[in-house]
Amino acid sequence: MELTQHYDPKASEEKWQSFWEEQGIYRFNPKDTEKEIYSIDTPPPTVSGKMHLGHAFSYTQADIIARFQRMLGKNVFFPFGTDDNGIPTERLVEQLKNVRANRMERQEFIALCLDTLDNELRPKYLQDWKRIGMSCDWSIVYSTIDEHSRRISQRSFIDLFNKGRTYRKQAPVIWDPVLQTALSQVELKDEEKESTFSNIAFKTSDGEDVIIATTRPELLCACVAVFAHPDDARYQMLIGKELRVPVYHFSVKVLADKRVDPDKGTGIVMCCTFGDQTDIEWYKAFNLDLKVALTKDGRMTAIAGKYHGMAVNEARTHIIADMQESGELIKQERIVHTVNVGERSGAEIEILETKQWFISYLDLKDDMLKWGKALNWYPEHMKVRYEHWVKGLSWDWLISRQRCFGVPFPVWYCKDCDAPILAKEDDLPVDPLTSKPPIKKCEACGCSEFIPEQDVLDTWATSSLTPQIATELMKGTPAYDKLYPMSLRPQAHDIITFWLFNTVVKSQLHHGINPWRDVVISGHAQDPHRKKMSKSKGNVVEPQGMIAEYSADALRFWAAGSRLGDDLPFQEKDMVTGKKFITKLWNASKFSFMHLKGYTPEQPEELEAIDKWIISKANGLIKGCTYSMQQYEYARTRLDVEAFFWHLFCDQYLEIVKDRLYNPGERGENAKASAQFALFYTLNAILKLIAPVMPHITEELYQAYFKEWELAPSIHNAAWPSGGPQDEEAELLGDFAVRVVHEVRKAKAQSNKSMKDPVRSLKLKGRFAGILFDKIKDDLAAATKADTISFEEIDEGSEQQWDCVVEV
RNA sequence: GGGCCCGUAGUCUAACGGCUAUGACGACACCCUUACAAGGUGUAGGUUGCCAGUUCGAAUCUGGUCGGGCCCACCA
Repeated sequence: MELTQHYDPKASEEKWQSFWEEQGIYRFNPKDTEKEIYSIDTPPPTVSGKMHLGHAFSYTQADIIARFQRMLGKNVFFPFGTDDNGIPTERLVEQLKNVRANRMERQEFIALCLDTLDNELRPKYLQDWKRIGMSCDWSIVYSTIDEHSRRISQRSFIDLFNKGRTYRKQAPVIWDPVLQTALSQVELKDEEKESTFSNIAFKTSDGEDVIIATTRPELLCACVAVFAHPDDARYQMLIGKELRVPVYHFSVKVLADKRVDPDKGTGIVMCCTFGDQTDIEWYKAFNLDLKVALTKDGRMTAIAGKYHGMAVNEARTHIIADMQESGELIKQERIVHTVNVGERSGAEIEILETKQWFISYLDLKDDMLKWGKALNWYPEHMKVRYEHWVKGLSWDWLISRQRCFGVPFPVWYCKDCDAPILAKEDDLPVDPLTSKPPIKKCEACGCSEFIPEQDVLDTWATSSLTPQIATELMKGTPAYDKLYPMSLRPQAHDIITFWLFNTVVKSQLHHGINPWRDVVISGHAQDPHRKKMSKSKGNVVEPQGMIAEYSADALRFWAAGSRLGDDLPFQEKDMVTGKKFITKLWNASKFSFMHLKGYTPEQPEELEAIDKWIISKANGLIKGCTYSMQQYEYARTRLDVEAFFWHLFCDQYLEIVKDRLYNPGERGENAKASAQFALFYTLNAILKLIAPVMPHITEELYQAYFKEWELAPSIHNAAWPSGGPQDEEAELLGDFAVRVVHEVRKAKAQSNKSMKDPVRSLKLKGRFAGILFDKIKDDLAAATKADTISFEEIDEGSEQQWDCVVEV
């Protein structure tokens, strides 16, 4: 088939995307138990409306691997999921629909979230992923809020409960007063905020002032102790004594602890339950009292006296004014400090003691390290991040959230004795708010009234189960038993410490094995100046626009340019590089197909030396690319194919062989047939090697010509090239020819001549026999337009390797 | 403050401790060559962030330092 003058990427890409889906090119075959299965657990992206460039970068890399494994003949299990439960989705729906979850009926809000996801967000979102050419099996999709995921998530909770790994306890936790829920550390972010350091006077029993600096004077009512460093000479005499708290005039003890930094503030600090995380540590270590200063929505409680009911900031302003008046405020200083805020609400977090569910796992650190070692990390060094995280773990995993859009806890409590009653596995998924517990009477106390759990599970409690969620979609099929553990987890390096880690922990706790065999960690897409892309900086690039302008293949070509785990700055000019590569592929194929018209691919008895040369080079390329792809080094493959195709194949080989293809009358039919074979073999290999990176253009070219001989319905189901032996003699002769052509081109360029101008004479020397030179002589003459060519063999003893004298 | 990674022509990038440090974009000159001017050929452009050290030999190994990224800790 002849190719048109120009390639239209937009039309072509959309055409093949529909083709792939209609023909089921990427279908996993659950009935096939013969072929090796390759299963991929991509972390489902959070539904946020649009795919961003970081997604395009990281998921393209995963897709390249999937396509390579498929071409190796494996049965590739590559489902697609979306992470759409929990706080992020609640916030998104609140914004889109201009509603507030806590001002609506709970069931009504849940219904609104589900409806918005199903009918607006998810379908549009999935479209973006299809548009970059993800080769997922789009008939195997899941959402972390669908019934299937809810069942698995609740089953996980019940299993961990039965294994004694979950517990419910009243404990100080990180609290978001705006969202009114407990949060975990990973849901926080740092923010620089202006604040005031207030130096306030506590009094000793002798009436002396002890000045303590604080940014949170409104918490004075919850002060339970004062701490000083045991070695701090200034305060040593105070240790063990009592101090009177300003405003409230109750007394607290001065205690010694090394956590105090003598250089900060006045070097002596008040402990309130709770102002910050250190307060929790002191509370636990010194068995201090609990004084609750704040309500769940961030207002002062009754112990705050005249400030009762005020919001934190309001109370702070008032108490500072009051202390100023009473003389208890000594000094004020404006400072800028970093505070933790909720990542979704932006609210400054508080610490409140509330009843929450936890998973206990701190006793498993040694095992966690073993589990991490058992994974194959690509690149290897990413394992270190996992290990450091494990070694630094100091809190159990808080899994309850006081929100409504999430997977419900499958739990009720006995009204009398508070004993938890769990749902039966067969009944899952359940919502305790709308269904009844599986028993009539509490086994412990006989009570027959039950209170449903209102909380929902942390979103990570569900997203850490994606290997189970994905593979169990295949339950009941012959392939099911071979899917777990999965072959590969591809993801970026920022989520090693929670998503990857949590998933390993869950798989180990449930099944005693790791969830995957290999872990491939990609880097981040950065802005042109290597800075992080963020909405607030205004440096975000939208992949949709790039695809529209330069094509998905061009974007993928860019994404394949980073070494494993490395960050890659995005520059629009790199889109041009990909686009040009596509054009070059199109044109070289156009040329090749033209000369392959009517050709039946079969190896001629004797190949021309130059043809042997390009085939040998192609075999070297295939060998190298196969190795690098097996090591997940797709960038290496991209680079090698790019260089081979453009320089060796187009600039050298095609130019040299042109004459034989155009003029079989003069050069002989055999010489043409030899070139045709090499052309067929090499271009076919090039297209296949780059197909994982650029699936659309390669499909277009495959369908236009190679399909007739390869038979596979798509290049993406065709066999990865197996290559063949390399030919030392052919490489020697071909490399020599290329060097000579280069010298001739240089001579012509320097005398401002056209490349088609004739060369008067060409005097060559080389370290091989003249009989070998004869094998490339005609091709050299044609490529250089040389009238006469002479060749002389260089003696063994000479230093000289080769020589070329050109007369233009 | 801690951990891991990265730093190579104006920009992006390659390089088992060993040839004159690779290729692309951009620049310049030439060439409309029956696939491609979105092309070809050639030229210029480098103290491989900086400072030490190991080595016959360092972009590559070691230590330090500066800059960037991610994660963590601290944030009275």
